[in-house]
Amino acid sequence: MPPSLPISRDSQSKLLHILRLSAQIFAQRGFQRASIRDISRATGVSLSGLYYYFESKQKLLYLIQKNAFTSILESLTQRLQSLHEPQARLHLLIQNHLEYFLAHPYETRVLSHEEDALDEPLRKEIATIKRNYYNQAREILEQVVAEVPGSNLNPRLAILTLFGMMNWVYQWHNPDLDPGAEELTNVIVGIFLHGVLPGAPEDTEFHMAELPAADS
Amino acid sequence: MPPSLPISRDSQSKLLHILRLSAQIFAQRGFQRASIRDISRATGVSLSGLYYYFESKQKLLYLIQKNAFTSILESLTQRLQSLHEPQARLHLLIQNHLEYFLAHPYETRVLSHEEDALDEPLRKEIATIKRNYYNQAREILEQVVAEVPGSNLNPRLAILTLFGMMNWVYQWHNPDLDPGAEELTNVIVGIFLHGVLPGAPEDTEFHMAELPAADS
Amino acid sequence: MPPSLPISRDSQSKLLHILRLSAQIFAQRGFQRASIRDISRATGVSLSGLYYYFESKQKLLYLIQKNAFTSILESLTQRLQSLHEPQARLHLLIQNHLEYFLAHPYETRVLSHEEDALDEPLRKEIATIKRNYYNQAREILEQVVAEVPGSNLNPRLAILTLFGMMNWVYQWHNPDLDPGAEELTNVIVGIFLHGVLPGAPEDTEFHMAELPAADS
Amino acid sequence: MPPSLPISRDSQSKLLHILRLSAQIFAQRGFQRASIRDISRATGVSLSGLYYYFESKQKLLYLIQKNAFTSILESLTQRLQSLHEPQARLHLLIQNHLEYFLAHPYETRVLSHEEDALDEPLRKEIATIKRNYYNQAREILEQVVAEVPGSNLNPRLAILTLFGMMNWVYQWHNPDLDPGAEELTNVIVGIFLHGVLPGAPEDTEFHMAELPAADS
DNA sequence: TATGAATGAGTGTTCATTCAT
DNA sequence: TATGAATGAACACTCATTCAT
Repeated sequence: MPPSLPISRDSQSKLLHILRLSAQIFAQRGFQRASIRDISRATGVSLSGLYYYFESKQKLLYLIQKNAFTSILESLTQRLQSLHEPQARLHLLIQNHLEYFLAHPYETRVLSHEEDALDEPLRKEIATIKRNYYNQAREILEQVVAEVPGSNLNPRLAILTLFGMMNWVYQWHNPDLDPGAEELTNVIVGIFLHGVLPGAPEDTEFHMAELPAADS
Repeated sequence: MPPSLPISRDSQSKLLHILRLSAQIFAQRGFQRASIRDISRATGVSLSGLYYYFESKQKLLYLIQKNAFTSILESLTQRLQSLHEPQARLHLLIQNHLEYFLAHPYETRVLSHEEDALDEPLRKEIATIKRNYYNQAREILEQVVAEVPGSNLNPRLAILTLFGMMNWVYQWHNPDLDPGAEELTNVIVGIFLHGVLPGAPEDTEFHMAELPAADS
Repeated sequence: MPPSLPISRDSQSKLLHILRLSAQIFAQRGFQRASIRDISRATGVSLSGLYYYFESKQKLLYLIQKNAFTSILESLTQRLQSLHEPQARLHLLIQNHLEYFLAHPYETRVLSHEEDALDEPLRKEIATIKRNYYNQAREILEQVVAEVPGSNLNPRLAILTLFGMMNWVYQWHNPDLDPGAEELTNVIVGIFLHGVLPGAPEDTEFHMAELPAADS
Repeated sequence: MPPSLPISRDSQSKLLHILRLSAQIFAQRGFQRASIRDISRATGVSLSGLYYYFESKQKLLYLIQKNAFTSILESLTQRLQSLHEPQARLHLLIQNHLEYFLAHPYETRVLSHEEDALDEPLRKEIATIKRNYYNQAREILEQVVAEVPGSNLNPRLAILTLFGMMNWVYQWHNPDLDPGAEELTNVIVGIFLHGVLPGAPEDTEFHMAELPAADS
């Protein structure tokens, strides 16, 4: 997390300040569209001065993404320590995720949207952290499902679907309109565990044959 | 002084060919990163020759997105005509969506990922079509929920969550590994309607107070 | 020699014009110091317009050097065809070299001075042509020496010394002051073959022991 | 307000260390290409720290060149004091030159290759030293020639040709392959005084009329 | 003596777009 | 319909140098 060169306390906190503003700019304009000049303007640091804090635009993006993921993972790990009940752990995973997302909307957008903007080898580094997170989530889910006798759930599809619900939030969440992390967590946990319909699922299943097919 | 959209049959089909290849390039490299030169290379049409078919890079993106949405909406509208049962209509919505997504992965990515790459006024035009689609989906959902007495579901959150599940698919779906549209539809419909757990939801609800809070 | 893209007669001759002016600028300011903007100014072609004719500054230097060498080598090969007497061939080699040097002082300076400014793999390509030329020169020299019975001359040292005499010319030759190619050739041929002293060499040799040594 | 040249013993020797490493870097990458950062890295001295030892990159180059020339000239002057025979003095000039060149290949390259990298007025200062050296060499040569009755040698051309032979050495000398200073001196003295051919020169002269002309 | 932090000027290069043909 | 030739604006990045400490 510290830049390759500087060590001082001031320098560190200035870097963090730059990362924060850069995340905002990348979120608003997109990584490719945003120019280092934009960041220079926003931070008040001269164009060349920025390069004292990061070696390249790519590396800047990398630092933002790594910082964000580390933040989420550390908080999750710490909070999970005291929880052992499977459903409680799943609830926490979702809540932790959404709390970060709603508290850091810019970093979130960069995380969710600019995954592919990184070139190798930085891309792989981030992918590794991500996979780590994904595996942890999947384990938690599998323990929830393990309690249900006779479930034939595909855990890969289930967890990716869950991530879809959560990660898409950055595309639509309006803080003036939509609920905060706590209530949003309850909604998503509710849908993920029990769906929007209560009661027996058996008689609501449809089969392709009954549906009209697309033309092409 | 070429027309904004060319008229001859040949010209039309060549435009479609260009749109297809452009979608692929935009999907693979991202809109900003991809250059018209990339498209020239891929299509074999000279750099300046391309401008006969579209007026600007923005307009090219617009054409791709509009074509894709139109395609999805037309197919949906047509297929819905013969279906009146609410849950069947919802199932069809999801299936129609996923069928297009898996059949046109490049266009899908451009649709989901390059929403904000358009500037006004083109952005607003696409947003209008999108809102149209969203409203239709929401109506279908509300009819499903209306059948359930005493549901306190927030339909905005529910439908956006559903779109999250579906739209995120382009980020992870691997045709060699993951099921096709039909089965995927069943999985998502299943989770959305009934969740990953069967049975009574009441006793599985958690409350924030029991969960550890994040540090910062 | 033609650029990768353009083919037309006009384009070709414009490229040659650019190469000529670029050689002058590289000669006067040095390759690294000279900027593409300098070349844009000198040629009247816009900064970006230049990149239609060459792909990079490196490639521009490469084109200049390759053109120059090709020119020298072609002229040499052609003129050597009708000459078979060894000394006459050596004389021609030197004259051909000097004629080009005095007629194209800018290209010459770029050739002699900017050898190492090229990066691989272009550097190697030029080196190959140069080695070709060097080998031809060495063969010619060896045939001259072969006629002398009992010569113990090191041909590598001899030919490199000869190239030293010739290639250094660009560092000092003043057209207002110094003789032209013909006379200069005679001088260099004279010194190289017979030295600045006439008569018997035997009694003028010195041995280290008689000379004072340097301090460090 | 550091002095233009530092005074302490330590400082002096550190400056010399910096000059040595800088010469190497300038030799290997070329003056313009080499950055002060390269020198900082090589010396371990911080970027700004270097500016205590020299005021600018130009001045650094100047110091290297001046040091080198002073070294050559001082050694030459001292060693010439005890020698009075003209040919012996010429031999010594060449040997002194080559000994320095082979012992200090980096400084040599900077001397021979980066002549024009200096801007005025530093350029003129070095040029003055150089002219000094050149004049001394020319005087020595003229005394050699004065002993030969009836010589019509152009001394300017002769001495510049000699410098060509010597100065070009840095372009090709390979310590693993080529002889050391002593033998190299003998070879160059031999060629310069007597040429590569022994015996009477009169009948080996060629005239332009007999040679084929170049095309353009 | 020495350095971390900063900067203005400049670099080579790319890009979407144009226009005469 | 199509293209070769051209351009202005912008971009990421590097550089020699400075200055407070």
